[in-house]
Amino acid sequence: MTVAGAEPTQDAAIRRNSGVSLWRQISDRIRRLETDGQLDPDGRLPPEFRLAEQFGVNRHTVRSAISHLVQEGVLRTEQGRGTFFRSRPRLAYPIGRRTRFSAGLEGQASTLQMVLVESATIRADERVAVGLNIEVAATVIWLRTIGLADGEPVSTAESWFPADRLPGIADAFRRTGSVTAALSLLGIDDYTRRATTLTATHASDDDLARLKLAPGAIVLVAVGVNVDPDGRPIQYSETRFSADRIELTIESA
Amino acid sequence: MTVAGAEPTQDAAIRRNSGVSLWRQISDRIRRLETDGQLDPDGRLPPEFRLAEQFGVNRHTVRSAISHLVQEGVLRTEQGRGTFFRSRPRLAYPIGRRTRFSAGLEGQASTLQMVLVESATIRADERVAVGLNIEVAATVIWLRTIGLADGEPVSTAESWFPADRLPGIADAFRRTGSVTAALSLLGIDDYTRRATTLTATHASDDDLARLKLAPGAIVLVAVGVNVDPDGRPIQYSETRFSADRIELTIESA
DNA sequence: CCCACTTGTATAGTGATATAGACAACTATA
DNA sequence: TATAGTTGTCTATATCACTATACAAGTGGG
Repeated sequence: MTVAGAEPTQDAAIRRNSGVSLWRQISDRIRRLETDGQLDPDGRLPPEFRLAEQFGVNRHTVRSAISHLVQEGVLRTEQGRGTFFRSRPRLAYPIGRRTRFSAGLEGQASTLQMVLVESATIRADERVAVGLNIEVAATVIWLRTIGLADGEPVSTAESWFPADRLPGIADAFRRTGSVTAALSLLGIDDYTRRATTLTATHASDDDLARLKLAPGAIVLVAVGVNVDPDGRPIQYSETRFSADRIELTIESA
Repeated sequence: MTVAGAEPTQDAAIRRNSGVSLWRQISDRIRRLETDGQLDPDGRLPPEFRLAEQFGVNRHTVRSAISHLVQEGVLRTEQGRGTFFRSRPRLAYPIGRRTRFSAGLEGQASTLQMVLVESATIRADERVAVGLNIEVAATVIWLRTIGLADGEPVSTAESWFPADRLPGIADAFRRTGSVTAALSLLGIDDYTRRATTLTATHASDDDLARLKLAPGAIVLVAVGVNVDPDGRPIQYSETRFSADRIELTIESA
């Protein structure tokens, strides 16, 4: 018999036929174990049969929950040894006057890569026009890129470049895989970041797909303008980082 | 192509194979319509076929979501007319010096009822001992009751009575269906509420079952002590109200 | 090497979830 | 009294979610 009072938010039990599948409920509970710190120092999960009896379900149901978390990159299994949390220390992405993807993350991952997913020539909406200091509806080149560290997506960005000044930016990027190199090809050897605004939000469906995130994940959104040495805007961009994998560091120099 | 910026928290689309069944996602969305105020003044839902195409699912799936909400008492369907939100104005439960279930709700529901679910003779823990001003581990009589208005559960309470003074309280309650009447049987013709503390919390699993609530519902928790005319505590109680169905009014007289 | 412990795979059965189409039953209104 | 618009019921099919049982395969330690 329970005679407890206003009890502390006790973990709700697994609920059957609630419209939420058991594997999903268990998966959510396991994911929370990591942050709750009720874990061995080696990040090892209890064996499947034990989790199964703990949650009162079949071992296969636990396996289903685990395999989804493996898919998401939260867990890693080793046959014969156990299941472990992937300890993925966040990459530190410096934001400052010289914000560059590869240079910023250098040394923190063995391979860094920027891929162009999509590009188009479009007309500037007001936001972009203000950022680039051009007329609304002026022609701009739009790129969508994804940044990969060790082959895993960590950021996705949209960039807008003034078309009159940098008509070949998409091709140059495609050839070089880098904004810095592409701009260099087009005669701009240096550029600096003028302003950056940071926000955080829940991942959109697009984010989930592009960054391979789990529903409910958080993304950091950095909106900024790069300018050439003369101070003329050459790139307006919105970059969305997986908050699980990246932390932003502000260089206040 | 989307060129929108940091978009306002857009309603996530219905997600398939997410571990959350479609009917559950739709059911949650419909439930939110009421509070979001995007509803006809008559509280009528769009027809099923329209909801189905809106959510991109089969009509039967919408029907499943709706039937769950009907089960919960959120919706009401009328064949040939439509589906409507049940407007259930909250009952006003007065809390003050003379807090009594039936008298307090009189006139707000056609039938009022208090049923004893469970009782036991146990030892007072510290909380109860302090409330009743007795020794820790002294014998007390514990009752769990449920309050029904129009046959629907609106509150569930645990009460503790000092066993030495009121040994027959459980039987008396069982016979009369009222604390007031039970106490009267045992020679206590009047009592008053000395103190009440109010909190709110998410419904526990017990609450969900006993009050027939939907997961995530809120309960109001009132903890109080009743004393006899001489000021001696005779009842310590914790009452949990469904916040959907009850509002508490404080009499400050 | 053997043994205990772990994850991985296979097979089979049951109930919940979702789709599809057709038609019945009821309501309001022209 | 038709008719359009609505909810209710029925049948059929497919897939997902969960259980049950058994055994294979890898790991680590006595």
